[in-house]
Amino acid sequence: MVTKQFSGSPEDADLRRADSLAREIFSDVANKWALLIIEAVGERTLRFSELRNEIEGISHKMLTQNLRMLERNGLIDRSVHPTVPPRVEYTLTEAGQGLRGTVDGMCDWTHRYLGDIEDARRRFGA
Amino acid sequence: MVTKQFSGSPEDADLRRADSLAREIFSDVANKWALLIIEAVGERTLRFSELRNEIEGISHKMLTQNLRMLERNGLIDRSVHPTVPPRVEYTLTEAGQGLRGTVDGMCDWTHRYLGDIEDARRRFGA
DNA sequence: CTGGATCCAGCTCGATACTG
DNA sequence: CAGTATCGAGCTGGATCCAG
Repeated sequence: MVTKQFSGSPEDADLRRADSLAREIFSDVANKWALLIIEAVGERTLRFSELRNEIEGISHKMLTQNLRMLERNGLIDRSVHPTVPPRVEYTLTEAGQGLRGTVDGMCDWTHRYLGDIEDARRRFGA
Repeated sequence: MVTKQFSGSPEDADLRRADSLAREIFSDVANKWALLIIEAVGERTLRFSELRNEIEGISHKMLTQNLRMLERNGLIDRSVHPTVPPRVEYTLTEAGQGLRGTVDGMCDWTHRYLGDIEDARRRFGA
């Protein structure tokens, strides 16, 4: 994924910076809840409570936490309607849509190899 | 990603089973170290110690733990050469190669949107 | 309705030591 | 070299309460 060796030369400084940023983003994004949120939003516009219902097993805390993280990284847009009660809607940004493509790929993969994986587990158990 | 509502009918029983298995696999695989391992192996054949060097920051424990998990799910093959000292080699299975495609996609995505993400973070900070 | 903050039980992970 | 086991500090995440 990344270059691992740098010289000490000054022109490598920004390479190192970009590299560590890439790692950081990868670590943020490569986690179950973040990916499930991306997948759940898809091309829709969803409210906080809708997301909560959509994503089985996610807690209030994990949802807000990951939404903040995704917003901070510019993967989702958050729009607040100053009504009462408040209405907050989430959509994917262009970057978010880009990631969604690969998450969809992961979901497809999961279902395509479900049988193989079941078999592998049986063999492993033995 | 998954169906969320089932009737109580018996023919839904295996749907529920497949569904919960899919979730479980997704949770196993959608984590930083597992994905970095898949990416690191690629189409090569690597030894334990090579993987350890290849993947920056992974501990001995996390590597073995994730390798076992990936082996159990049939994503990697583990071949032991009964020499002394022992030589153990890891390669991706077909299922593993399939997943690697999507992981590559994630890495590409990371680099493509690096700039956007940096900008988003600056805006978010303000 | 959304979401921030706090508490704390339980799990994660790194370090270390030990085996074949 | 590869792998297992153990221990403990520290983080995670669920529950709960409060606020706008």
